[in-house]
Amino acid sequence: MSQRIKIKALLTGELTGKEVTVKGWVRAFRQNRFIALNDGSTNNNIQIVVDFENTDPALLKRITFGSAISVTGEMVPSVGSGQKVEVTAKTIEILGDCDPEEFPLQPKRQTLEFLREKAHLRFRTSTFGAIFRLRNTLAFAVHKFFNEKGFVYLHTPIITASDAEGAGEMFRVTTFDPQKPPLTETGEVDFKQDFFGRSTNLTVSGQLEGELGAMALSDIYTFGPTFRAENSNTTRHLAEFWMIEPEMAFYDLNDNMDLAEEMLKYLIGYALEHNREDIEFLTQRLLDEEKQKPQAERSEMSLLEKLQFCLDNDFVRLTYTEAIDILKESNHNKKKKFQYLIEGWGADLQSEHERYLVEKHFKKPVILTDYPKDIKSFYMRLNDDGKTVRAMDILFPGIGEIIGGSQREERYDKLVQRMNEMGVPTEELWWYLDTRRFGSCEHAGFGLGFERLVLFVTGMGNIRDVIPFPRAPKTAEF
RNA sequence: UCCUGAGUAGCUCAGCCGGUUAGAGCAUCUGACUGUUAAUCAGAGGGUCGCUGGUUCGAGCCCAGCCUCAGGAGCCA
Repeated sequence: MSQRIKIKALLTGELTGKEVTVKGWVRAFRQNRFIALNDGSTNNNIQIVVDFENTDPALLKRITFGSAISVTGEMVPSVGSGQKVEVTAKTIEILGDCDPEEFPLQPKRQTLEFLREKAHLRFRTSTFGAIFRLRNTLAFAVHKFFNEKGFVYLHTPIITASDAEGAGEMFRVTTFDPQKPPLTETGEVDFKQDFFGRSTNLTVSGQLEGELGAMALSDIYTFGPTFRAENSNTTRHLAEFWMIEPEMAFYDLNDNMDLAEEMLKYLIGYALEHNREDIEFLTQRLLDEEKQKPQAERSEMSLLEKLQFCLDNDFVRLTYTEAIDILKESNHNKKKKFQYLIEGWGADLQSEHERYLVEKHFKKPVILTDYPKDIKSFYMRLNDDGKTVRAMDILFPGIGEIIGGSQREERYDKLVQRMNEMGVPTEELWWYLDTRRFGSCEHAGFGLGFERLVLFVTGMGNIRDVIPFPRAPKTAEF
C-alpha cells in the first residue's frame, strides 16, 4: 500500500497520476459516489470518487458523516467543476464507524453555543479547524518573533507564593484535605504544614519574575498559562488563559510601545501569510453571518480587510489626558450618549469610552499612555508630574484592551513609597525590591492576552471559542 | 456579581387572547435517482414544552422560586 499523504499536500496536485493513500474523516457523502474527506491539515476537503456499482453495499452504508476512513486510489484531474483534483478510489477501509443516530454533529451550520457544549468534537468542524490552525500559527510566530530579536524564553513559575501583586483573585494550591486542614493553636489554617510550607496560588502574571530575568539577560519573554479566579462572565475573559509577557532592560515606554506595535503587526502578518485560506474561510463565514443583519449593523470592513488595515497603519498614540479631552468634547458625551459621562480627569475609562476612541473617533488601534497613578499598579514608573505613571494600554477594535504594559519603577525609594501607599507588603516582595538595590536600571514590559489576539485574527466574538477547552466560572468540563 | 433576553423534536426555530390530538425546515431511517458541491424527489419515525411549586374547569402560554445558556456591565489580558 502506498504511504499515507495528508490532504494539504494532495491538493497541490503534484501527485496527479500517482496512486495515493489518504486518511481522514468524512465531511459529506453525496449520491453514494462522492466523499468529501478532511484530515485537518487544511480547511479544504479532498473529493473521493467511489465506483459504487462495484463496491459492497454494506461498506457504502458505513461511509457516514464523521466516520474515519482510509482510501487508496489514483490522483486524477477532477471531472466536476468544484475542485481541481480528486481521488478515484480503488480500496476503501473503514477505520472507525460513526453512527449518525448518535453523532451529535450534523453536516450543516450549527451554532457556536451548541458546539461549545461539544468541545471534544468541535475540532471536526471547518470553523474550529481554521481557528485552531490559526492559534497554532500565532503561537509559533510569537516564539519566532522573539527568537529573531534575541529574546530569551523564560519559564516563570505557575505556582507562586506571593499574593501581593494585586492582579485579581487567585486559585489556591494546596494538598490539604478540604474537610479537615491542620489548624494553628488560634484556630487558623496552618499553612506551615502545607506542601510548600506556606500558602500558595496559581500565577496571575509572570511579570515580577520576568523582571528578575530581564535584569541579567536583557530581553526575556514568557508565554504560559495564567489564572484568574475572578467571577467574570464575558466574551473576553477566561479563568485560565495564555499570556505573553516580554520584559526588556534599558527600554523606556516609547521603546516598549514600538516593540508591542511591531510584534502585533508581525503576528498578524505572519498569520495572513501562512494561514491565508483559514482567514479567508473565516472572513466568508462572517460575511454570511452579516447578511442576516440590517445594512446599518454590518461592519465596514471584512475580517481580511481589517487585518490588512492594521498592518498598513500606524497605531494612534496619545496620553490618557488627551483621551479625556477628546471624550469630553465629543458629541457623544455632550448628547449624553455615554452611560458614564466624562466629567473630568482621574476616572478610569469604561469599555464604552475605549470603544468610542477606537471604533468611532480614530477607527484604528490606539495606544493610551500616562494614566493617573491611582488607577494603575504599584510597579509602574511615576512621571515627573507626580500624578501619572508610564503605563500603556493598546486598544483594538472589538476586543478592547489587548495589551497592558508600562515602564517599570526602577528607583528603589519611589517604588517602596508607592508600595506603602497602595498597601503592597514590601517584606513579601523583598526579592523584587532587591533588583532595585543592586544594579537597577530603566526597563519596561507588557502583557499580551494570547486569546484576545486569536479573537482578533479569527474575527470570532467569544473568547471561549478560540481556546480548545475553556475554563470559566461553572465551566470546566473536558 | 449586576442588568437584559432566551430555554418547545437530534439541530435551528414557530406556536395567536389560556381551550380539542404541539408544528415547520434541516438531520436521521426507508425507497427512488446517480458527476454531486448545503445534491434532489417521495414516504416514515421522532416531544418529561429547562426544573419545582402555584393559579385555573383547563397551562407550552399566567404567577413564584431555582437551574442553564447568550449578550451587555464590572474586574482585566
